[in-house]
Amino acid sequence: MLDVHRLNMLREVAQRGSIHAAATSLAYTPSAISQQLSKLEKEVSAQLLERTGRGVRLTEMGRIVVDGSWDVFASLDRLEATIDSARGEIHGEVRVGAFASAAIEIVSPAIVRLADTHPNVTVLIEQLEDQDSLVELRLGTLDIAIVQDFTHVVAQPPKGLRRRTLHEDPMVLAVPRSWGVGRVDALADLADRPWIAEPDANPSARAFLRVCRDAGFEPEIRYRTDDFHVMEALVAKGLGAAVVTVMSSSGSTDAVELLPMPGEALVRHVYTATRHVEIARPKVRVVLDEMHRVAGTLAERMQPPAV
Amino acid sequence: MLDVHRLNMLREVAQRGSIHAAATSLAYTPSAISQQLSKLEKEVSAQLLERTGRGVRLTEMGRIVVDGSWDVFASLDRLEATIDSARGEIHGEVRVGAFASAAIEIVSPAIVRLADTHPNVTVLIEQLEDQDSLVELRLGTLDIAIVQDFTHVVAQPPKGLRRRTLHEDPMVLAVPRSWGVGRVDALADLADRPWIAEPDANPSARAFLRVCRDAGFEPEIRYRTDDFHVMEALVAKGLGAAVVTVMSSSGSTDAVELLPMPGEALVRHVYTATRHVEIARPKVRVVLDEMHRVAGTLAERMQPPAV
DNA sequence: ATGCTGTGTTCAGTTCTTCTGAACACTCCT
DNA sequence: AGGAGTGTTCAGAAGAACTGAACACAGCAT
Repeated sequence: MLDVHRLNMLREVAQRGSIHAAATSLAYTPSAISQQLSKLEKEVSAQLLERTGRGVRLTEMGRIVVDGSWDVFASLDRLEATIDSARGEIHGEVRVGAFASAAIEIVSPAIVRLADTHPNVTVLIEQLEDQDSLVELRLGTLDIAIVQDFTHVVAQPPKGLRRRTLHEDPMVLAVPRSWGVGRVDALADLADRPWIAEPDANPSARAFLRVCRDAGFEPEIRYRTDDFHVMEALVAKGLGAAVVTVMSSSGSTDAVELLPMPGEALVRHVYTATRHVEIARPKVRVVLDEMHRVAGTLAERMQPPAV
Repeated sequence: MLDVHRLNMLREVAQRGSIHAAATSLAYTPSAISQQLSKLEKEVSAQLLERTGRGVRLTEMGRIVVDGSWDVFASLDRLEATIDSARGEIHGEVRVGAFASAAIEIVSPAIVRLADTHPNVTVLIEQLEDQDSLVELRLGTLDIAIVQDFTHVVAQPPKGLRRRTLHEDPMVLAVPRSWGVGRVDALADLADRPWIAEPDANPSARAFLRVCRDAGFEPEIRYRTDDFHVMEALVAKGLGAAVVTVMSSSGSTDAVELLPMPGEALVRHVYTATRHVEIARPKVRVVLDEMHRVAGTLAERMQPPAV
């Protein structure tokens, strides 16, 4: 019978692309992984990895084995979920991956409420950007991922995962009141203005660039930060305009004017993702439900600016 | 993540009914099983077995775990099958469980032919009676089981297994020619005669008893043997009549008269059983096909006696 | 009752597997 | 050419699993 532990190692290598990465993720040395995988190759009597310059690549057979092993892990997952829900008492660790603002606005409040309702459930937050947390989710390192997705950025539907919308977050223009813009009919009206944006790797920055290009200009991005509070402060100082979400804009200063986005609405979809079976696991379900409840109150508190 | 090896131990205990039996089957000491299972109980944080006099019994939770673990083993099986068929070359061990006469008449000839066509496939025969070999099949100790089933003995359909008919073997009366019976219109005509039968545990013996009772008498069984050749010799000596299959009757002596069964036909269904996925595994498929080919020639060679 | 045979458990000690750490080989990039 | 990044190999250390003997207990015989 194939060794499941070794299959897991292979899967990690396949997902993360290198033995080193798999090793650090599993808290082993690369040496251990390498040795176990060559044992797996003996079990299968076929080569699974081949060296390719700096790094390794799955062979045809390697891919077959990894593809087939998802089922194995899924059924193990299912079994654990069954056991969990049969045991009745709800306790244990739930690992949640979230991007920065979701961790603050959604996960933290949920944890506070859970401390009362389910004191035996502990939540571990891991701050990760979107696609990363989906990988972790699939590998079982996370139980829940909070992911964002912009209307203009196509995201492949997560295979083998279940998603549930947390929040639809319209994006708005944050303009220094000192500019005295008043209203914006077309984004191109601000083409010559300086902008403040997130780092390019960030999905919201990519979505921003996209709308600007659709509007026919390349924004001059003068400052970059991934902290929304900093961004807001920069706008308040009149250093540039920014596209922000309603959720992230504190609205604490008058120096910033929030205006609706002209043209096609740009919306940030925030949703939770879990492996298929995980919703059957009480401790996961409890955390998930609590986060969705928090998201519900968020939607009420935050209204987009009137037109 | 649950340890699959330990799950397998639990499954063995569940199927075989005792830790001792599981241990011998897995080639461990009971001590090893006991220790591993208590670790599994810690993993699950619930009791899985409870002592009951001499022996153990699954708890409610134990049953849940075992039930859920079938899926895990099935997906592992499927993975192995995929790997096997991807590797191309057909080789390895195939473990076949068969009852005595099937081992002789079907498995052995198949092995002979396979030695030519697929020299790298080795077949291991294990002689087992019906229900036993189905258990082994489910547990993965066997790859193929040859099982018999009599029209009068209800066998529950094997869950999770795939069956394929090898041979329909009509049963006939073997009567000493010295009795000068000629023909038998009703089984009850032989009610006062002595009988030779297999041991009671044997399914064919149970089927035999059944037809006699249906015919309105309790047969006086004077000799018991599970060797058909011995049985035939006893009949030849005039010591009793017997109900035998066409396949097992050698027809080598004139002292035995073979007569069709009066009344409702009694047929021995012989079929192969495999786990669902196993047919996808080339080495298993090859052996299976060869046995069915042999069974086909058997049917031609052996004709039931004319009426 | 009393031993006997069958169960399963516990504990200490051995055995085997797996992991680490250092040395090496190699590729890519500067 | 050197440096930083890969993955591999080997010896030895750490850890997990298994054995064997002693024990506990139930059922069944005498």
